[in-house]
Order: sequence, then C-alpha cells, then structure tokens
Amino acid sequence: MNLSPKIESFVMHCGEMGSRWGFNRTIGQMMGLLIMSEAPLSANELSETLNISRGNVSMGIKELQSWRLVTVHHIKGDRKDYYLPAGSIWELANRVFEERRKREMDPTLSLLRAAMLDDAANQKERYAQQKMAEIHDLLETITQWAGELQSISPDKLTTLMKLGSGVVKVLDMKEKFLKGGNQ
Amino acid sequence: MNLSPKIESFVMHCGEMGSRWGFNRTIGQMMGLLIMSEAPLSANELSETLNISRGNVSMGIKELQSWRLVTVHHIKGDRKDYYLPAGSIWELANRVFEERRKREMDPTLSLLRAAMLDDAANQKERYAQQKMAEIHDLLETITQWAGELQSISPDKLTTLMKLGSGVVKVLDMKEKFLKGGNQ
DNA sequence: ATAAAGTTTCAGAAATTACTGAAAGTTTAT
DNA sequence: ATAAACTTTCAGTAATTTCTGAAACTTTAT
Repeated sequence: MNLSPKIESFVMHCGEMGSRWGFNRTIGQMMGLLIMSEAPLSANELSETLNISRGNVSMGIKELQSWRLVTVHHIKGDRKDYYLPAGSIWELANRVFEERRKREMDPTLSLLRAAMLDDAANQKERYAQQKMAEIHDLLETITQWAGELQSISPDKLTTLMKLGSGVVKVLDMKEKFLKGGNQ
Repeated sequence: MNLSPKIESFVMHCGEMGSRWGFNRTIGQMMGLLIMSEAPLSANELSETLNISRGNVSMGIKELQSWRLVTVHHIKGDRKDYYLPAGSIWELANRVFEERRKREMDPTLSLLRAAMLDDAANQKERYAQQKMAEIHDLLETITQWAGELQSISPDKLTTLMKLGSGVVKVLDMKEKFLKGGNQ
C-alpha cells in the first residue's frame, strides 16, 4: 500500500517525533499510520507500507500494546490480526500522558520516599533531604491531580480547559459565597 | 568532592531517568547534583564529582542553560563560573514542562496547520484530514491551557491542584448560580 | 499427523547518540 | 604583547539503541 504525500508526511513526522514522545522512530510511524487509516491494518501491511522488517513490526506492536494504544481486530474467515488505534484521539493522548507519568515520575517517587525515611547525618544531608522532600511533594501533588483529571469526563474536562485561567475567578467566587462555612 | 551514599544514589537516579525526562544521563546527573548542593559548583567540581570529562560538562551546561534550568554565579576575585539551579523546584519543573511542550507539540502543530490548509483529494485523505483536525484541536487546547496555568501564581495553582476533581463541583455550582446570565 | 498460514524471538548488524581529550578560543592581569 | 587561568569546540571513539532476517513457535485446516 502506498500513501498520498500528505498522509506520508504526517506519518514520517510521527516517526521523527517518536522518540520525543517516548517511543522510537518506527513505533511512531506505525502509530501515525494506524491513526490515519480508516481500516485496521495487518502486520504485513504495516511492514510493507513503512518498509520496515516484519520482526520490527511485531516488536513495535507489542510495545504499542503495552502503552494501551492499539487493539486487535479480527475478520471472520481470516486469521490475520488487524490492528487499529485503541480509542479516540482524546483517549490515546490520555494513555500517553498516564503511561509517561508512570515511567517518568513513579520510580523517582519511590526512591524519594525511601530516602526520606532515615534521617540526615550532617548539614549537607539535611539540605539535600529538604530538597528531596520538596521534589517529593511536587511529584505527589502532580500525580494525584493527574489521576483526578482523568476521572473527569472528556466534555467536562474540555470545558475546564477552555475556561483556562478563568478557573481562578470561579474559585475566588466560591470563596466569597462560602466564606465562614466549609464542607 | 565525594558524596554521601544517600545523595549519590539520588544523583545516579537522576542520571538513569535523564533520558526519560528529555535530556541524557550525564545531564541528568549534573542537574541532580546541582539541586542537592547548597553551594554553587564550578564546572571542574561537576567534572570531578561525577567522573565525567570537562568537555562533557561544558556541553551539558550549555544544554541545561537552553532549558533555563541553571544560572551562573560569580565570586568576587575568582574568575571561575559557578553554577546553580535557576529557581525553586517548582520553577524548575515548570520550565521542564514548558520546554518539553515546545519540543513535543509545537512542531506537530505547525505540520498539522499546514496539512489542513489545502483540501482532500479523495476519501482516504478526507478521513486523514479529519483525524489531523482532531489532533490539532487537542494539541491547541492543551497548549493554550498550559500557557494559562503557567500564568497562575504557584499558591493558587497548588490550591487548584489540591482541589482536584472537586473543581467540577465548583463549576457546576457556578452554572447553577449564573444560569441565564453570563459572567 | 502434516502442512499451511501466520506470529514471535533473538543474535548480530546498522544506526544513532553520548563521551573523551586534545587543540583552539577567550578573558583578565601584568 | 604575553602569560596564566579558564572555557569551548569538535573529530574520533565508545556505548547504547534500534533494526533485520532467519529460525522457532503457534494455530488452524485437512
């Protein structure tokens, strides 16, 4: 299968960005192509369209599945696996965020938790531990916040994002109304 | 200069995470060490403490400066450059977010803008362009939102993040009060 | 049980990225 | 102008990551 120039340039761009987004070139291309394609694609189609080896496609799919970005589709009377994006653009982006948060913040959080348990032996360690505590708190706040945002329905979240810094005004308003009482 | 085990393990961890955070091993270590160190450090101190070549330190500092994560400090009567983190942990995290957003989303946004200008030649292109439009809108919303969040003062932002999904309730409340009228 | 159609694995090759160290460059002092 | 103290650059090397392709494996049909 060969691609129209516009689609091809998008797919190649996904390849170039791939490593910045957390995977690698071919995996980026594969994902880009799957998104651009209305019909699910077989591993062979991916391999031929992108000119990458069959083995590489197999590894790439495994990786994309570990990110929960692709799912398999079957056609009756055909035993090939066909792959397609695992949800809307919105959901895909969500998964990338979440997965990256896990890979980029969770390991550090546990290291910091451990480091903070036993206490400092001297001034240098005292300073260091204070900084570690700051980092820990920040990461924890972000992690919690990210989790809660993901529990909001996409359309509410869109409203919230469109509101932007206007949120602050709304929060101030709340303070005004509720000053004194709390729930 | 040599490090206490606790500090060393944090610094090494920063090295291991470095590439996930968008830089590389030594740059991660350098940043980790600078954060852990109360006094600014010279390039030679970085080089000796971390056992990396002087040249590598120089390149690393350049890179960290391009991320706006370190600044230079001078001591009267000493012409060495001493380096220190460019702000609080909070500010550093902010810079990393912003810089990554620029590197990971802006190029794609411009590609998509261009691709959406001229119109589709056939059904496949029509489908592809629709997906590109979805991606474009999502990236644009996120970019805008990120920009606005950065304009909020750290303490307001902390309040907001601590509130988490509770924001939704507040928003609903606003709707109730203002139904019919706007702002 | 065998063959056909498909998928996965993995050792080695290729490509990319990071690092070193010596040479070139810069700044300050005299 | 020269030297001393320091920094940067960059060609070559080392380390790491990615990719290939052939062999091994799995599943389904006969």
